[in-house]
Amino acid sequence: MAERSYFVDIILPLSLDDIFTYQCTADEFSRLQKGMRVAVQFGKTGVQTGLVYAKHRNQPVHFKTKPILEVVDEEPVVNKAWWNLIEFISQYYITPLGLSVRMALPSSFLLKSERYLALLPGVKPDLSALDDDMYLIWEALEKEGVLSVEELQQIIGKKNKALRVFHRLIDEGLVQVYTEIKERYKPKLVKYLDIALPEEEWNSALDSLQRAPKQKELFLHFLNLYFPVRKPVLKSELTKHFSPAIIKALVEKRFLKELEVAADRQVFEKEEEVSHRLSAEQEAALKKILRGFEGGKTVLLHGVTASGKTEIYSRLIEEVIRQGGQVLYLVPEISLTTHLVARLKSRFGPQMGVFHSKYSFDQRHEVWMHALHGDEKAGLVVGTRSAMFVPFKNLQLIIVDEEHDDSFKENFHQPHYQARDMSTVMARIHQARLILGTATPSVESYHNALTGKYHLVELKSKFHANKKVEKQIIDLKEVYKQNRRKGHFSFEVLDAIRNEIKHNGQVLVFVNRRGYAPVAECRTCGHVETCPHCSVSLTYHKFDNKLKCHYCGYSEVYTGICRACGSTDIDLHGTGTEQILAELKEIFPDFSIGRMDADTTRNKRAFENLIHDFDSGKYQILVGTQMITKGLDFSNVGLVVVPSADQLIYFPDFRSHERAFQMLMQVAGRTGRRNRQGKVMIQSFAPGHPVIQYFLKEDFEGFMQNELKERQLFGYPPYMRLVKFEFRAKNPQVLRESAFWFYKALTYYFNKVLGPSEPPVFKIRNRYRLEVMLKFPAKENYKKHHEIIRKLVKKFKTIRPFKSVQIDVNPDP
DNA sequence: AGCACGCCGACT
DNA sequence: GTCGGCGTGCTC
Repeated sequence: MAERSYFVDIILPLSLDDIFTYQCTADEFSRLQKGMRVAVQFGKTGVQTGLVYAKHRNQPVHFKTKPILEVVDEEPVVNKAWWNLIEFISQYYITPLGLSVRMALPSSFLLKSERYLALLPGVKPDLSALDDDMYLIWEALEKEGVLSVEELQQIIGKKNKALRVFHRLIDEGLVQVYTEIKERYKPKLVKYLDIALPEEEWNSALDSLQRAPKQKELFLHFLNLYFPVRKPVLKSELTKHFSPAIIKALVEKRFLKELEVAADRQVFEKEEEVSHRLSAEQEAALKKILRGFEGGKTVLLHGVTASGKTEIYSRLIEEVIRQGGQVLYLVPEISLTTHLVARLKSRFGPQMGVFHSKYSFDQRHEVWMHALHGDEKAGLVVGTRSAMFVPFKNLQLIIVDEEHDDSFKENFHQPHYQARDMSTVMARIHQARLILGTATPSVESYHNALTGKYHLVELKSKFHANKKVEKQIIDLKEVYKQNRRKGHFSFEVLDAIRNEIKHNGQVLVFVNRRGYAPVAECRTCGHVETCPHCSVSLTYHKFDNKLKCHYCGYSEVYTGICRACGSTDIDLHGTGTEQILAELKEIFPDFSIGRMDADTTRNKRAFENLIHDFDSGKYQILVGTQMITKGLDFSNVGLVVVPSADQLIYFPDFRSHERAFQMLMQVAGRTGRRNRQGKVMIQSFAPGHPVIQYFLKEDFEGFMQNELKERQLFGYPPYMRLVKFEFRAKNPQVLRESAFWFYKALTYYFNKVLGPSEPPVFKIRNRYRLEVMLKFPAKENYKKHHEIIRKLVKKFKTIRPFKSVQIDVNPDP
């Protein structure tokens, strides 16, 4: 009997370890290929989108199979290289394959299923026997005929109750249910007009229009556009001059016919040939890069800000595209893209696609399909970390720009992949070349360069030969002692700001936090207002006079009265962008000052507007968080101010020094671009701190040597590998037991296990958290270790009392 | 991950 | 008594 059946193994984009087997018909079986989507029923209800993993004829013995509902695709939506990458990521990051698929596959590929209720013909209930809710639904059904479950939920209100009503209606045989499966992706359709007559009839058609001069005019106009190319004419071209009624008349006479064609949403025009001459140093760097490639090595391009890295990348991209290959260009989250994308667009517009979380699903879908087909339009794909999942047909080059940036690491969901690290895997899979570029290499990458694993190429001078940036450290201890300050700013800094603006320059002020004040403390009793769901203090936001939690989004109106003792003497301390902005506005009432942080850049439009406004000089001062430090290319900034470098440096994380150093370097890179000398002013209570001193001396190598020594001493990457385990549960007792169980289990196999310990924020959204950290030498085979971890995690999940505990595995945190 | 099932407290 | 909260188990 097994010989008569056909089976497909599919991956569901869910947090499940298993692969699920469905049956299908012989016809479906012959059409199915790995990587196609199928619609299946999963569980009691609910349609899921599955990806075909394998097909075979082996009847499963332990369960009965369900038939697939539908084969969605005619061809696979992913390719072999994609599977290789996904499988690697699942193993390395110890994550179920289904979750990796879910992360990698744009949601536009997931089918939308909706359940509908419909009247059964001839069925009339005893209306008096219906309760209020059922009567309401029945009434709506009689009016509309059909009702989606979503609409039903809206009528009833409560979701839980709605589902009950829904089931009762079915059980009592009053209604029928059907499910509709829809694609989420909607192609953008553009209307065209085509000729509907053979050429020899054109003249007689024209003659027949003698009495309809407008129609005749239109027909002639159409033929003028059509004739030279013999291709359908954009309808919008004709509606410019003619009313839709006239077009309709000719369509009805069957002279013309209307057609709809799917069109791309992203259409970039090439603006100009902007291939610049390379400087001698750039030319030399390019040669060195190519030499590295020939040796089969990953290239680490260490080039100071404004040394012209983009120009070098462009040369490499050009070459690959000319050979018909594809390029993946990864950039950090948000900011870089605006200026960089504009530059690349003007050069590679028609061959370029942008894959970025702020672009619509439909746009990303189109870039995906172009890359899969190897279309010319996806010769270059620029995007954030998720762009690495685009299924390239012929990838030859990967560029990871600003490789040190932490936004390449997915910290929120499993798999917690690091796109920079995975790009090396991707390069191996595709046999592609890989270049990591940055002004401030990460400790890991620099270490790889020192040990010869990467091929290091350095660019030491700025492309525009301008003077060095002047760096000044202001000792806040002295400033406070002598009271030479106003608010958070020393007199020196305020003078410098005034001076910069007097000379028509612009100023950036870098603040580490958004909001007004992260702590609202009562001066009378010391009570600090905290979030009811998380273990953090609430941040005061002046704009809407609210106290907000930056972890769960909770907010409450700020009353100015202490909840504990009723005192009105509340101290708002700590510093956020809002407060710095308010201070500056008070000190410089005549200057225009903008703010850029997560609050003011909720959407892509707001972000781009802010950048545009600052670019065009609408603001003289811009106060912002991390965002403003990352690769933005403002040409008129003569001064950058960091009111407090201390929170950057003293952060409980083994990477805090590296990050602080990088951030200071990046901040310094934001100034002194054109022909003026730029200036950076940094205020700190610890001006002698090594991070600040290395920064002052611009001693990158010195900093790295020092940092590597510390990393080795304290057992951190790149010498040790870390795996962080986070446990979350509502019940702190169960949480403690489960984390301790896991800790014990780990110590059975490993000798460096730390914890369980409370993270700085130990409660988020009413869930308590504990961490366990595992360390093992980097030179040991991680594969074996990760396999052990995978088994332990699996075991952990089978332990009954730990059912309510979530475990999150994060390698290389 | 959803979603149904089933067991408990707080209300008409 | 019922409603609705949430813990538990299952999905080819």
